[in-house]
Formats: sequence, structure tokens, C-alpha cells
Amino acid sequence: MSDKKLIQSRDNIVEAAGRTTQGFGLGRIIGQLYALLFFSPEPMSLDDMAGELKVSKGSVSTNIRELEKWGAVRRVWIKGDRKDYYEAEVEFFRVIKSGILPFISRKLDSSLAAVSESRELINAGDQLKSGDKSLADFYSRRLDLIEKAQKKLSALFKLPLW
Amino acid sequence: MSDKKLIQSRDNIVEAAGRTTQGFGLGRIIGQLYALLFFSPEPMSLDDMAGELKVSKGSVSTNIRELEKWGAVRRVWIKGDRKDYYEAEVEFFRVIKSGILPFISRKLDSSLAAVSESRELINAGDQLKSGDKSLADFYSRRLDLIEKAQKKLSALFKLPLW
DNA sequence: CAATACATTCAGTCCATATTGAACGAATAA
DNA sequence: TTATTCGTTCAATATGGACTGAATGTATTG
Repeated sequence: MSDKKLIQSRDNIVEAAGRTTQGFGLGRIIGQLYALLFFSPEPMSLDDMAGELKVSKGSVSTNIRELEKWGAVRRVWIKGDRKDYYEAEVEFFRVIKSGILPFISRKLDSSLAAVSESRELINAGDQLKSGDKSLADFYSRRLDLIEKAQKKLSALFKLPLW
Repeated sequence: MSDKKLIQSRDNIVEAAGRTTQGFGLGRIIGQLYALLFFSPEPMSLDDMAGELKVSKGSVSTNIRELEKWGAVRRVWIKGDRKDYYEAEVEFFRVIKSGILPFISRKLDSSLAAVSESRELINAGDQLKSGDKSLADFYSRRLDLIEKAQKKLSALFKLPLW
């Protein structure tokens, strides 16, 4: 096997990772970056990564900090070198637990603010015509369903599964 | 409370649902549609929905069938009427279990095809220069990590959590 | 039969946002 | 000090894919 074949097999996964993150609405580069570091025996600098992926340094900077937030990569210091180097956190489940799940959780929380708002809007009104009242009751029961699901979901997210 | 206030509180949630699905890379209308039906006391036709959301009938048709695939809405027949009517499946967890999780699972599976491919590429080569060999070994160990995570993940997806 | 009333399709348009790259600031080196 | 060498920012651009709406197909009605 030539070195070229090895690089090719790595690039194959890099590309797939990019497609995957793109498919989940996270952009292509973030997945490619993680895969690149995951298959790098040595830490890489921003310029290294930009060069390998043929993308701008600005993109690498932005995306690598996103990955850092998730705990998917970490910065490593190399003595006598001013550049920032990064390596991948290779324990997937640590990334999922400490990075991805909280990320999803936060997104959901922010959308649930609307539910509380609507609940207040509905509860606030007391003087109702009879037709409106039955519709308000219906809405109220629907909101109950959402809150029930919310509780189940957040309990699930807190479960120590791994 | 006026009827207007009720509609407003519904639209508030419809909008939030649209933002949420958009945030997850699923498009705005699919979330708005589900929320609209979720808060409708009666089944709605395609024209009803297009009218309420001010979007094209084509969009409604496409998105409602996506929701149908997920089991998030179901078609209901109203006698003596040629239109298709839809109502929401209001049990969130049923939707998550039978619609959303399999959807995610399929996405992940398709990206894991690349892993097998790379595994084969690496295992196929036997005559290696020594430098290449150690890199090949490194890649091989990384692939092991991915497959380990894959197994944990698919086990998790099959867990009867609710 | 023709006319109507519906849902679906898909080429074209449009929009959200991912990505770029020049400008900037900070830190180090000379 | 000035000149480099980094990383970051953000206005501008590029791109993927969501959305539109006219055309199409199909079933029903008259």
C-alpha cells in the first residue's frame, strides 16, 4: 500500500464527515476538521488544516473554536512555537455527552420560551365569550401535552446513560 | 380575551416551531405545519394550511408528506369531501421514537459506509514500507475507535427508553 | 364527453447561512 | 523601535437547498 492510498482513505472519511455535519445543518468544514484531526498522528496548526482542506484560514479559526466549545478538540502547546496546535478528542461519547447533547438541549430550551409566553397569554384572559372559552381550553390542553413531553425529554437528557 | 389573542398565541408557537426546525436544518415550513395542526381543533386541508401560513400549496404538499413519513401527522378522511385532511399526532414521544430517531439513525448509517470502505482500503495493502506501516496501524486503531462508538450508539438507539 | 377540483411535480427563484479574504490587533522577534 | 507572524473578525460573496407556482396528472362531477 502506498502512502497515497492511506491519504486517500483518510480523505474518504473526511469527506463523509463533512457530508454528515452538513446533513445535520452544521456546515461542511466543521466535520471535515474533526475527521482530519481524528486521523492525524500529530497536532495540527490552523495553517496546516487550511492547507489540507483547501479552505480559508478564517473558516478554520471559526470552526475550530466551535469544536473546542463542544470539547471535540483541544488546544495543545508546542514549546518554542507561537502557533496554536489542535488535536482531536477521540472519545466520541465524551463529545456527545459534554458537547452535542448540551448543544441540542440549549436549542430546545430557547424554543420552549414561546410555550411559556403562549401559556401566559391564554391564562391571562378571564372574560371570555363561550366560543372562545372552549378554544382556549383546547389550547390549554395542548400546551399541557407539550410541557409533559418537555419534562420527559429533559429527564432523559439528564440520564447517566454512559 | 379575544379570539385574536388566541390566534396570536398560536402563531407565536407556530413561529417558534418554524425557527426550531430551521435551526436543525429541516426548513421552516415543516415545523410551522406541525405546530399549526397541533393547535387545530379540526383537521385541515392543504389549502387551509397554505392559507394560514401564507405559503405555496406546493410547499405544504411536500412538507406534509415528510411529516407523514415520520408519523407526525396522519391523513383523515371526511365523508363527502374530496380534499385531503390532516391532523397532528400529538404524542411527541411516539413521533420521536418512530420518526425522528430512525431518521437520524439512517443518516448516521449512510455516513458509516465510508468507514468500512476505508477499513478495506487499509487492510487490503500488505506490502508496506515501514514508515507507511506505522501510519496504517495508527489509522487502523482510529477506525477501531469509530466502530466501538458505532456499536455503543446503535445499542443506545435500540434501548426501550419510553 | 368536457369541466371542475383536487394533489403532485419540478425547473426556476430566492433566501439563509456557510465561507472567504482583506483588514485588524496582539504578540513576538529583530 | 519596526517588521513579522500569528489568530480573529466581519463585510462581502458563494452556495446549497428551501420555496414557489405554473404545468401536469388524476379523480370526480355534471
